[in-house]
Amino acid sequence: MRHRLKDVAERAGVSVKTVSNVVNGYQHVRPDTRARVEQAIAELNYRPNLSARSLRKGRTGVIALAVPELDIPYFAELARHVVTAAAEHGWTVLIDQTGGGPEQERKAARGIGDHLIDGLIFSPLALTAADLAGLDGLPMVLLGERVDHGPADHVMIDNVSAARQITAHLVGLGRRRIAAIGAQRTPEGASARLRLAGYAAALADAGLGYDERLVAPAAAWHRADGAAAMRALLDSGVRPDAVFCFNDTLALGALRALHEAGLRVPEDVAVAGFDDIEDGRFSIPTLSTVAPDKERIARLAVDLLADRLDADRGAPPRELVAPHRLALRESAP
Amino acid sequence: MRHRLKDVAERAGVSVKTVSNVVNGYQHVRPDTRARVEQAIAELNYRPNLSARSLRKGRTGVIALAVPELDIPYFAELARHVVTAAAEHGWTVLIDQTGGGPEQERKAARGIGDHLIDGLIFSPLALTAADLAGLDGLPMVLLGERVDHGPADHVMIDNVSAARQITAHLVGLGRRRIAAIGAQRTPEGASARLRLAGYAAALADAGLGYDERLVAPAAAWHRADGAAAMRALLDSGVRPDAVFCFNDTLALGALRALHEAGLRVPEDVAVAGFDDIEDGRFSIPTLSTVAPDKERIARLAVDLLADRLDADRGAPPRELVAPHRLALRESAP
DNA sequence: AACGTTGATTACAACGTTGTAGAAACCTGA
DNA sequence: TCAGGTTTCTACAACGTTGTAATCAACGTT
Repeated sequence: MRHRLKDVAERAGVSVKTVSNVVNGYQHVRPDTRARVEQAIAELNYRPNLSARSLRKGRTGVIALAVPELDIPYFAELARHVVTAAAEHGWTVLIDQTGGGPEQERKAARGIGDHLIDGLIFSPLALTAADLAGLDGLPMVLLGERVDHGPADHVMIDNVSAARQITAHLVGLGRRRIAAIGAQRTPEGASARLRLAGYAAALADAGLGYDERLVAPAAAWHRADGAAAMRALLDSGVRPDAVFCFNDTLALGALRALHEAGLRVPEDVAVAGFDDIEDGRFSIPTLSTVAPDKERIARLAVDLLADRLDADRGAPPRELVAPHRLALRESAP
Repeated sequence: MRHRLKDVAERAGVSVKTVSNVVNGYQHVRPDTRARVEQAIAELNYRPNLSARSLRKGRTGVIALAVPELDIPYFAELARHVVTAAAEHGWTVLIDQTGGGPEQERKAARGIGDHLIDGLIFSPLALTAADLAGLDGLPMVLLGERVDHGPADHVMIDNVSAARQITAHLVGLGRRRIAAIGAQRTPEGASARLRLAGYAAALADAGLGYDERLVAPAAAWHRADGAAAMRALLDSGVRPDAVFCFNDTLALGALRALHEAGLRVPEDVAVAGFDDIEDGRFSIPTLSTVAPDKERIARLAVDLLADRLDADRGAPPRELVAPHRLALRESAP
């Protein structure tokens, strides 16, 4: 049996509002009244109805984090940091796995948002700026690169410069035939485009030509896609001496394919990834990668959202860039 | 600006209830009226307020999945299956990462539950049956082993027999000094206890003695813990020729530690895990493991919850066992 | 003794939605 | 034309909570 304020009030012999005042920590309640009410609350195991409270107050104390896929470890790790940062604001975080499809993402940005949650931290894959422009209501912070100069606050890292740096590192190891894995032509592939641009820029910096045949596409960025792309590269006869994979799961797949082909990493082929997921610190060999500051990303996003909620609803959207660094390990030391 | 039924009603020149009827697909609405209302809805970009609807109807169409940690890939993979299975019931799933602490888990089972969601699929780590007994309100399905014969529906796998089978497989490979990694003495370690029991049973079946020194504890079940435990085993001078790790991330850590110690897998030491996460299909070497049928687990849990919600609230709790199989790969072929 | 001040409590309305019950409009067939 | 039935629509109340404003008691001050 669920109890209501009314039940507690009757049991304590006070008005409904007094119980509400006790529940909400209102100052002017006599100690003995407070005690009576608190006892009644305990006896009935009363807990407030969040729907009703939300209807009345317009706030639930719950925010959502919407990500495409939780089994891409980057998002899982990011989720942990968001949960931690949000806890400092007294928020509960619910995570919405969208799957990355446009329809589901639209639903995430709307459906869930309809007053069940106060705000949304959203990492979209398929949604365009136009899609998002239609969603006035819900305070939102965007993560990632998809929607540049969209209508909402935005936290990102400098993908181009990060990709350029890690590619330059491969060049610095003396590699000359550097492949890239993870290119995407679809509009969803904003990160892919930026990372490819950084890769190309680094090659140009080094006076190395851009060879179309060294660039392997990958529809999704899972391990299997990385392994398949690596195999395709090897089969095609181009002989890379290094590979820059656009995320770490691709790179782990590539490591596996190289292993199966009997090639040594890093002696024959150096491998670098992007994301710095935990797997890469234990893989064989361990993985060199770009390490975005996930904790900072999460904190910036949560703080932006807090700002939006507390104060300046109408303020112009802000774009913040979180730092990154290179984490150099065995696969490209 | 957020609009309400009232705004739509005024614009379409009908009553509030008629708009509500259109929104809810009520049959007896004249086509032209319906069209007028739908146009008004579109023009105002109206979307219903879920809090209000929930307050009125007692249902939100949202369920939650509460898990200890998303960056343990097992839970991330499970989450994907739960999201898929729930979609067939028209439910949205929000994921609550509890962190595994008793206070946070209690909050997950209550706080979120307070009418924002219709039901909960809960994988507790720290909560006892007594804790859960106090939570009458929310329909709940439990996953995992922690609370046996608790007050709620329960989906699990047969941990003892699974551990026994995979250990027996190691025995079948001719291994005689089989270590175990992941033992826990705390009350939270229910899975650990069951898997250890299965391990011991398999040793007994084979006439092998149970050697305390071959059993390594691990506080958490992350890669780092597995690597540390493996190093401790090697340092202690016991020379295992096989290791059964109580989950796959432990096993991946162990693989790494063995690699660093210059030992070959499986030639010198065979390694087996538990969970069948995607990493294990791409690690070097690939990982032999127990593969619980995650899809089935998710589906059973969702269906149990659906039953609970639709019909027999008061029915006695049910316990269902999902199947598992062995996935044999390079690390213990 | 009358007064204002402060503290403690309460009645009422409202948040946006939908179920109930009933009114209004529309048909059908005599 | 009208009775009788069916379809379409609406008024009202209620879900559980909290903000507002009002009431009441207790107090110290003139």
